[in-house]
Amino acid sequence: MTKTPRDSRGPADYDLSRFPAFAVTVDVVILTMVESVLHVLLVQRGEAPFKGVWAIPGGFKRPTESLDEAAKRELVEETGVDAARLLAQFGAYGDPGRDPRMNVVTVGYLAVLRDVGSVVAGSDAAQADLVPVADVLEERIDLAFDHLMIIRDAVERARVELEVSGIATAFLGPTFTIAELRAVYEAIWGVQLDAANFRRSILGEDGWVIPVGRRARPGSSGGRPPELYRAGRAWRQSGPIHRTPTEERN
Amino acid sequence: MTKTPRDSRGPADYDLSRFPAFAVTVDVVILTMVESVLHVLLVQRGEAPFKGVWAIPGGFKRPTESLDEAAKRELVEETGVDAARLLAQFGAYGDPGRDPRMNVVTVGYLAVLRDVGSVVAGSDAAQADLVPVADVLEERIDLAFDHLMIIRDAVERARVELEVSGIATAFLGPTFTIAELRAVYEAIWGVQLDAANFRRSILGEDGWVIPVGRRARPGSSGGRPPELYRAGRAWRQSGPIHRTPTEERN
DNA sequence: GGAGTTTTGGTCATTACGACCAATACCTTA
DNA sequence: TAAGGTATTGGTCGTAATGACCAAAACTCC
Repeated sequence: MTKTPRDSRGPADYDLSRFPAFAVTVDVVILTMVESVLHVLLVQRGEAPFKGVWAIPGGFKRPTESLDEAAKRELVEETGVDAARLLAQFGAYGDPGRDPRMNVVTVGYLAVLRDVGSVVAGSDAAQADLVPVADVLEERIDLAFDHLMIIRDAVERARVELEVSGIATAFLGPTFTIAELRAVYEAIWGVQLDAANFRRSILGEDGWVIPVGRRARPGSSGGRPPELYRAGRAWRQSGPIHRTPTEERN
Repeated sequence: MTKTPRDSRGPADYDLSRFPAFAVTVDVVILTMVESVLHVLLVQRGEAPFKGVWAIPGGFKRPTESLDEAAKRELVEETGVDAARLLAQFGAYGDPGRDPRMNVVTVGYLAVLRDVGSVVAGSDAAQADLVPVADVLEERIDLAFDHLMIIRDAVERARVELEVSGIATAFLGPTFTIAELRAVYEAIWGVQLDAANFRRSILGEDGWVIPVGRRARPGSSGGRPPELYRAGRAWRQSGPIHRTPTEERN
């Protein structure tokens, strides 16, 4: 906290009115994969300021809940999905002018979901949509407040998290193919990975993926039907694939 | 932001009193190196609650400043050192009961200083001291509020930052020896690194350290006087030394 | 001058990894 | 049913990275 003996303000006076009051909100950047392209969930604001402008979902923190609980609640309210496992805080934002109405400090959370499409469709009142993050990062879409910066930080956090934790499988269903897993890495890092080498890295050490015995149906373009796997227990330690400064694609 | 169309509360009503008010503080975890041991700067609280208990320095954010500016200001007020370059936000904390007086959300910042010793000595009013982080992490020292958790997160952040950024040279002076640089890695990661291999990794690619032409005086235990170096330009990209899961020491 | 300590340089085996090629297995179309 | 296409799967190989270990160099202290 909070108050040190050297602070210039008065001594033991705990009158809240003597200290600046802030509204604290929680904003959730929801990332998901649609056809091997990284998407972010945006909602269209229904009121001023920034009425009609796209924004990331969020809401006020309640005094009786923690920040994590607030983020989890907002996620459920927005998508109906209870994905508490994949919810990481990545930053706080409190620039003086970021909200024209009042002093607001917001805490950004990153959530990774699979197949959020149907959930979004069921979302009634809000105009919600999944848009490619590339459209956001390259500023083809206007965002409210400082949400562009927030999404930038969230995506960067996702890139790092992909390397050090098991965030990759969170984008996928309970069973998946090696190619689907590789598509996650390629989409988030913006690189092209060799299919054979990627496979070797994943299967080389065991604990990452476990063959489930079945085969998936090949895509519409034919090809050999791939083996199906499920996530192993090693994902929460550290990721199996690491970025290299070379072979950049994007 | 803040407010989405699906939020359950009322529509365009921007009366601040309708939303829960929080105090927002900034707490700074100041890490430094004392004789190859990682230390954290703590202050002894002069008022209730937690009067006389050790805590990390911090203070209230002002509505006219950003979070980064608040952290920088607190750092200057506490240590007199203007080390704005090495100041990274690592987390926000807002559990309901974390401050018994009122609703406080705090944002944690990590600051890395070199040779903060004299600065601390000059700090008058506050009882300030540098304590080994090991004493804190192993709970040999009681801390106020949730500051133990905050320091835990800060140290973990420092460990990661050491790998991906040039945080290492921030612990050292303008010129340093390879052994001093290695000591930083060994202290923060709690590992033992081979001196020869470390040297090769640092000097192998250029851009990390630049020989300054002079030699340092050997330590009290004698030995060959080491070459002096200064930090190169490559440190802000990514770190030269990476952790390996093996050879753990601590 | 010798012992001790630290830096600095060298060798070597192992591993990791990217580039590339080829075989396999299935679908689609003719 | 046969041929072509596509994606998966397996293999080889050269290079880079790295850890273990040894030894020489340089200086201080006794």
